[in-house]
Amino acid sequence: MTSGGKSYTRDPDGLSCLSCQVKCLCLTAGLPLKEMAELNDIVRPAVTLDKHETFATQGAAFDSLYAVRTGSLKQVVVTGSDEHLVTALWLPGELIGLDAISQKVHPGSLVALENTTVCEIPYYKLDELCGRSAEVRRRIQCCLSQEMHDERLSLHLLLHRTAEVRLACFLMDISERFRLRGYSPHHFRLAMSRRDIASYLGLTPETVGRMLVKYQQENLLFSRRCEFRILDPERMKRLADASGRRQRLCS
Amino acid sequence: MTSGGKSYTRDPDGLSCLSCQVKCLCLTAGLPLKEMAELNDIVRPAVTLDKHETFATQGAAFDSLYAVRTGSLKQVVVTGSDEHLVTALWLPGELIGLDAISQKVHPGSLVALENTTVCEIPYYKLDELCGRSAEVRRRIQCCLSQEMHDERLSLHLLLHRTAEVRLACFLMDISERFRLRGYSPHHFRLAMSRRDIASYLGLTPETVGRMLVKYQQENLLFSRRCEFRILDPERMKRLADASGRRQRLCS
DNA sequence: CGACCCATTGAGAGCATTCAACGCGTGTGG
DNA sequence: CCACACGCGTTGAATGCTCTCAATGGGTCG
Repeated sequence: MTSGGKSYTRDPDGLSCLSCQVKCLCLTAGLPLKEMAELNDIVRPAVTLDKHETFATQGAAFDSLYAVRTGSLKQVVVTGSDEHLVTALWLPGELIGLDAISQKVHPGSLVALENTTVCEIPYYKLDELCGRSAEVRRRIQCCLSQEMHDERLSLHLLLHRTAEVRLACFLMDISERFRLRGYSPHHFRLAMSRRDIASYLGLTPETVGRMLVKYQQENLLFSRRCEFRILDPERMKRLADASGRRQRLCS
Repeated sequence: MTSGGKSYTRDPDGLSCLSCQVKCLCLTAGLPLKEMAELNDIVRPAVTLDKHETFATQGAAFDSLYAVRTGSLKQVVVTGSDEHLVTALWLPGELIGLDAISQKVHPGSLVALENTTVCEIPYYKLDELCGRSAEVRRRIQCCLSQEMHDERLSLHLLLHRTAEVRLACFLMDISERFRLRGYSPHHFRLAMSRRDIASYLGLTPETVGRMLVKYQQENLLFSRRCEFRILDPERMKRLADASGRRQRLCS
């Protein structure tokens, strides 16, 4: 299945960016009304995806960015040795495809974790708009720079962390992202399987399960299937912010 | 020490981009002559840094990108719990500061690993040039996108790897980067301490040392202090490309 | 020459993986 | 409508990798 081979269901009414719930977080964030309107003109009507639907295959040509309107998606990269790695997770208001601009090819498959809608932003039109608007140009560069920074820091941190702390970091990250989107930070649905979470964190599904049980025993967290409830946010945050493996002294 | 508090030695002759050894890799790569000349006009004369000199402190205001002309640098991030993390490494022709654009602040300290020269590219001038030149605009976006992609993939891979494979991945990455720069890919100097390498890879210096000894015993690599010599590139590459921990079956 | 940092080596402990087995829920086909 | 297969999640036991801690030697800089 290639990205051009299928026509997706599109929202006929094409809800505008101006009325979008997540406009404050999306590409439109902080833009003046004029630029927001121009951006709105180039955004195509939202695409509807079913749970588990792949809408861009690894290696497929890149020609659009996508903004998540509702639902969530993961990026899956298949390595040379046939490993399946989950390398990214997107929630409403987040921008998909920034890592494909350089090579003009999607570095991984994009898979909906649940029923999901995404707005398509044709890249050549966005680039043209960048030429006309310094605001939009800066906004794009900020998105790119911010995401690079966040990933660099959090992944380098994870490399030094035990499974217990890794998972806590992950959950607090998700929690914060939900909070920013106006959802409850302490009670959310995360449509990732244990296997997906494990792959994303560089652990095994068994270890992820065991850690969730441990949190439960310590009254830190309640989890069942996709439902997560952070019972003690303070202690959970302390756990996530705790330094490296064991209690090594700082040099 | 703040970034504005010290005046650095600058190359008075200000070698131009046009004659630079690494122009094919730097920001200038692939640009038409006209754009390269315009870029050259905004680049300030190269700054000379001594070994171990810090030339931007974590939290310092960001107002310029830097391109490495000769030498190498690391980024060091101090976390809330006083850990020192090495989160990036730059070689000649690479661009420093892309992760600071969004927040207008350097997320980590920039430290020269050896005697080093860097070209300063004032960001506000570059941004202005982006408005005038679609070529430069795309070039910057490509740098940002490529770096995000590379880090996302390689760090997620590292999360799943044993120390032995992690270090092999790192060395092959460095090797490839030297090769692209016209240096020997099999015999290079890497001015990072064992501690720096360990921090970068999420390991301990002891483990890094033990793995280097192991490579040595297997006639894969010779290393002494900063000198690295890859004796069996083929096997080293196979080791780096080997899948996750142990020989787990692919699902 | 001495202090200090870095690199190396050894021993022991701890943590995450591997492998195996089981229960559960879902979706499919009879 | 039910039986069944399948994938997912859970639990247990054992292996082994990497960390921690400690001690030593070598290099560098004052």
